Amino acid sequence: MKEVTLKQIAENLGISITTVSKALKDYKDVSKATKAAVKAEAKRLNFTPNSFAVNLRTKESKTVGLIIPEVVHHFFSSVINGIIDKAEKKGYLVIILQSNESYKLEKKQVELLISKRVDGIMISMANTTVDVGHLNHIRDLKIPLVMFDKISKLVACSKVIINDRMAAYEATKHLIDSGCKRIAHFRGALLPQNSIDRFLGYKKALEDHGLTFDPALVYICENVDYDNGRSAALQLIADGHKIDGLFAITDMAAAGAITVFKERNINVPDDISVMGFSNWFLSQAITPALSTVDQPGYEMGKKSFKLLYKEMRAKREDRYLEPVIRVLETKIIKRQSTK
Amino acid sequence: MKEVTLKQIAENLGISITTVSKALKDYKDVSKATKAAVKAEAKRLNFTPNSFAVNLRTKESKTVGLIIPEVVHHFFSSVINGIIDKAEKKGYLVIILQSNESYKLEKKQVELLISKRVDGIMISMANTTVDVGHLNHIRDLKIPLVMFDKISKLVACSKVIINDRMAAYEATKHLIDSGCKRIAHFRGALLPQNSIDRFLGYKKALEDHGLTFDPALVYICENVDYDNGRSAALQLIADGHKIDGLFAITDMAAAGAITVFKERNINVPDDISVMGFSNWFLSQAITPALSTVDQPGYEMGKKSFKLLYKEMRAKREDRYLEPVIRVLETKIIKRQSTK
DNA sequence: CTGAAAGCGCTTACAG
DNA sequence: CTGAAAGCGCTTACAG
Repeated sequence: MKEVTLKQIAENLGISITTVSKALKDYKDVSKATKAAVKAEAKRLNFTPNSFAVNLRTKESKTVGLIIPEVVHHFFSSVINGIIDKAEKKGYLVIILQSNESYKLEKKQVELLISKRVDGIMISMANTTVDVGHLNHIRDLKIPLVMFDKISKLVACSKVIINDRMAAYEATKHLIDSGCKRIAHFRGALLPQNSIDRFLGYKKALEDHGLTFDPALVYICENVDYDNGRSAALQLIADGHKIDGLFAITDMAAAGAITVFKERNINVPDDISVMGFSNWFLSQAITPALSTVDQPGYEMGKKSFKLLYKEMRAKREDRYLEPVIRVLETKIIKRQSTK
Repeated sequence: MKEVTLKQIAENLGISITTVSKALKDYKDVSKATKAAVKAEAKRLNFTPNSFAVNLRTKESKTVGLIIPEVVHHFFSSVINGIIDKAEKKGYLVIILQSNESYKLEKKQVELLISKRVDGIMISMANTTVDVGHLNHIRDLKIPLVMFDKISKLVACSKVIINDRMAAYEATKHLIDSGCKRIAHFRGALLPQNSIDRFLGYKKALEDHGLTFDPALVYICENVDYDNGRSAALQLIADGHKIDGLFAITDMAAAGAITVFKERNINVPDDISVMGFSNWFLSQAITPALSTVDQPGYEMGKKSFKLLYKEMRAKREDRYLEPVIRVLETKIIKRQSTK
């Protein structure tokens, strides 16, 4: 089966390729009759323009690249969802790459997307990324770029984030308001900004409400997952700390802790209130249902693509666009794990 | 900043574009000296071939399309993970589209991918897809196609699946082996093949082990989610059925049921044993931890891309490849919700 | 070993 | 209103 081309249609109708091309794109300087004939023939032959040729001519591929640390992750898959929904509506396709939290891989993927000449790039940084030269390279090439969630202040581009510090502050305050006096924190690794910010929010909330911050009550959950939450909870108990509240950096870590508490006959929330972070579907399915902070992944994806779209349009029209930073709202979801 | 092209390099070195192109691709009929000079200059200028032009010439984009019903879904995001990992290793990028379980959208997306001229397409069908004309259209155009998980027998292409019927049979048998005599089933909608297959496996297991199949014990969970599981469990209780085992079509539905049982002081597994399906991370985080069937999503993704890759290579070499069907192993994961 | 030329399939400025 | 021509940036069969 031969591919149908403009040439094919032109020959069939005995007119020029130019006219066919113009007719299909509804140029005003083509007669109604010709347009009708061309369109009919195109339809008959089931013609679709060769996108490779179109790309080459227009220097656009209507394709954007997305780099995220992990695909199998409730928050990030929600972001993906928001991005591809929005992108499709605007006629864009999305290429997804996964850095697996590796700086090296992320850097390679950026170069790959550049060489593929995508129209724009969206990225959430790997935890291990410290140098941002590869991201500034994108900017140097004038390729539209938007960062979300895991961002760097050292890259001058538009960003979509939540206020981790404030959200963590509110989460901790929720525990304090419900009567907790001695609140532990399961934090993430030392490097990632959101791990730092959530920790700082926790600390600030204690201080603002007359509770003493005790570094001994802060445990590190390297991978912020269920097993980390379990281990940290076991350690907390082994260390003999008496607490009445726990703020965990993720719902998974909180779920791990709750399981341990139940095994040890520690009642949640009567003995210890537990707060998670993210509002994964997991949080409503465990017992007691987990109070948490809702992190709007889908919204973040949509917003990110929207900003990227604006930048791509500005580039096409040769306008300069000042980078903006959008901070999305989070909110406390009260369930049964807190009083 | 001007784009660097072959022409640029050729002019700088005072040789022809042809030679530059050949030198960069290590053609043997170019002198060592020339090659070295060209490569040095290309590196100096940070040259990357314009992929649009390369696509147009080679008629390949090194890009494949993936259509799935849902992105925010543990199983499917695992599949995505497997696919993009494998694809990247082979030098392919993956465009991801989400049909949202809509036949109309799925059809549109297929056409979109065709018009984008991706090198191959991978798809897991929407539940509402009954007509497969759009999929056969892909085959007609000789575009490599692989289906996985949600497949149709009416499309002659390679497929990667699990044996849903057998897996459900084993899950039900696990309940029977542990002493259950009266086992309910929360099934999915009536249409999707895997919903049918899991139901049939359940039924067969009962019959093979001398238990009578009672249609009254089968409840439908339209969206196979947590809330459906809750509702079905409430209905089951309201209907006054005395059961000692439950096999739910998904972990989420099982989790919903378990929550209801706990609320009603029905002990799991002492009063009712519960079996899920999929082995989402959720299943280890709830209490009691859920026994389930492990469904190898990552593996399925990897395998699917592998088959697609073979087909793409065969197409390039103008060979015909007989479609194959790979059935991946599932296994029972015993946790605390069964005896 | 090197290069002129054709061509992939489009788009668009320009002439008539 | 129509079309010849140039060109996007590459690849490759062919000639020398």
